[in-house]
Amino acid sequence: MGYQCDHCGEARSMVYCRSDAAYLCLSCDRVVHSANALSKRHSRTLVCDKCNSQPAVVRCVEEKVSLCQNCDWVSHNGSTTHSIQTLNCYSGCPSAVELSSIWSFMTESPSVIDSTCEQGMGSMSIADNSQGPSRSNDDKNLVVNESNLWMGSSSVGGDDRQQNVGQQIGQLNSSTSKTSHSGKKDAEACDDGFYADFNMDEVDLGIENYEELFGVGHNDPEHLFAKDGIDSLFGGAESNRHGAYAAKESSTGHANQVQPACSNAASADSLISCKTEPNPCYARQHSNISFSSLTGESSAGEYQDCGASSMLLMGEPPWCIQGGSDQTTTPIGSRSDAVLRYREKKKMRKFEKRVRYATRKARADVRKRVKGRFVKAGDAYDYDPMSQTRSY
DNA sequence: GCGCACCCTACTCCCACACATACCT
DNA sequence: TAAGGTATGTGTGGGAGTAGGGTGC
Repeated sequence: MGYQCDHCGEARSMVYCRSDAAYLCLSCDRVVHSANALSKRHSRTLVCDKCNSQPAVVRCVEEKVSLCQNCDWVSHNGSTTHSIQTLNCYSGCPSAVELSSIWSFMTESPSVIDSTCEQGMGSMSIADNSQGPSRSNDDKNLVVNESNLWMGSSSVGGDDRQQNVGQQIGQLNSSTSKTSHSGKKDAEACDDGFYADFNMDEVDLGIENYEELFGVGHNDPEHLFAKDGIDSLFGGAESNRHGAYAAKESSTGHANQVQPACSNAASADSLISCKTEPNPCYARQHSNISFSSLTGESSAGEYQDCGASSMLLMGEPPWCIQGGSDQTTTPIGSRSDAVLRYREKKKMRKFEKRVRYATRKARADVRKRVKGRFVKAGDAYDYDPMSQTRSY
C-alpha cells in the first residue's frame, strides 16, 4: 500500500493526503489538490520511505530517507547520531521552491519536484504550531512552520517532557494492564516490542475514560485540560463528527478498535500518532515533532486534520503535561486564568459546527426572524441580522 | 438521608426558503 | 440516452423551551 500513486497508478507515491486517504505522486498531488479551494486545504506529508504506508514525520539526513515514527525508531533504535529533520505537513499547491523551503532535502533530488507546479506559488500553507489554529481565508498565506511542539515551545525541559510524556503513557498502560509504570520504565519498554505490546484494542477510548487514560482527578482543571486535550485529539466529540474520530468510529464501529502503529488506517494516523507519539523514546533527539496542517478553515473542528490538540498547538500551558507537581509550579493566578481560557475555548468549540453549504449559511445569516425563527419575506420581524432592527 | 427549589448547561425544536437530489416525462 | 420539469428532502441560524445535573436549604 502506498507505493504507487493512487491517482495515476504509475508513479511512485511521494506524499500522503490524509483528507483523501490517498497516496500520490507529486505531480498528481498538484493536480488533485489544485482542483478547488477545498482540496487545496488538504494537508499532506511525505510517505515513509521504508514502510511506504505511514506518513513520514522525520527525515534522516545521513540515510536520506523519510521515516515514519515507527520506522524511525526501528531504524535508529532510539539512539542515533544521525541528524534528524522534522517533516512538516503542507497544504495548497506548493511550488518546488516552497517545497524546498520546508524540505530542504528536496533540493538534493530535484527530480522529485514537479516544476510545473509554479501556479501554486503563494498558495501553500504550512501551519505554524505556535500560533494554533489559524485561519487562512484564501489560501494566499504562506506560513512556514518553525516552531516546536513537544520539545521546543514548551517551557518544560526536554528531559522533563520526556518523563512527563512517559508518565502519560505509563498511565495509559496502567489503565489497561492495571500495572503502573514509571516514565523510565516506559522508556525502557519502548524498544522494538513497544508497539507490539501497546495494543489500542485493549484501551477503551471512549470519552468517559479520560480519567483512566490520564489518571487525573475529576474536578480540577488538570482533568479538564486532559479531557480537552483528548477532545481535541479526537477532533472534538461533540462539535466535530468528521475527520479522524468519525473516521475511526465509522471504520470500525467502535472507538476503541484502532491499531496505533503500522495500521493502514492512515486516516486516523495522526490521531494515533498524537496519542502514541508522546512516548519517551521518540522524544530523544528530535528537535521537534510537527503537527501542522492547520490551514484553511482551521477551526477547532478541524484539528483532526492533523490530529493535534489545539491546546498543544497553541502552546498553552497545559498543566496536565507538566507532571504531578504543577500545584507547586503553577501560580494560582495564572492557573485560574488558564481555567478561564479553557472554559471559553470549550464554550467556543462546543457550539461550533461545520457548515456544509456556505450559500445556505449566507442566506440564513441575512434572513429576518421572529424569536429566532425564520419569517416569510415581507412579514414582520423582530430581528434583522443585517441591520439588527425591528420592523415593528 | 430525603425532598424541594433554584441555577446552570446542554440539547432540541421551530421557522422560511434556496438548493440538492430523485424521479418522471 | 440526454434533457427538462416536478416533487421531495435537506440545511441554515437565533431564540424559546426542555431535560438533566449540581447545589443549598
